[in-house]
Amino acid sequence: MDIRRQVGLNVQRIRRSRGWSQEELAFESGLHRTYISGIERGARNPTVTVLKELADALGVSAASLLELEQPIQSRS
Amino acid sequence: MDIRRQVGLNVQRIRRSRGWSQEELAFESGLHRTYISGIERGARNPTVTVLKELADALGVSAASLLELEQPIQSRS
DNA sequence: GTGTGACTCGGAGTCCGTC
DNA sequence: AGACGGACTCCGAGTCACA
Repeated sequence: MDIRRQVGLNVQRIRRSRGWSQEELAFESGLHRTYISGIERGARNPTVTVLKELADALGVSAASLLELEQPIQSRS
Repeated sequence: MDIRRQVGLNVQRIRRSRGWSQEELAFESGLHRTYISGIERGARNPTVTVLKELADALGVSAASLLELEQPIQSRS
């Protein structure tokens, strides 16, 4: 699993659990809407400071955005 | 606490627990010696892919490099 | 509401060195 | 062994128009 993809999945999952659109997360984090889109798709390679800004906006720790919490991986 | 400083402290702590020099970690991770130095000092702003490379070399999860865990090693 | 290509520009990342 | 600086290349940060 590419780490960028993992970050994207985590951001998207937590954002949706907040009931936010990408535009709302962009506003809360101070980042650009299309940049959020790129991160969620795993197309961008964010720095740790960007990770922190996203984590703060989402109300989670920066570390949690890197965690691989898909416990069920019966197949590749 | 600046997130870059936090990453630096974590990398340095885990590297030393392995008994490695910065040059050894640089070799193991495939990154440059001076870049490792900059990261440990909190002067650099690494990307998530770099974080993953460091984590793999150190044998820990990428998330653990972002965590704010000072386990209070009371100098056994 | 989101995906995508393309753009500028500053910083990520490397390599040389000195202390 | 490690901090730190200068100079370099190239990619990430940040943005836009458009689909």
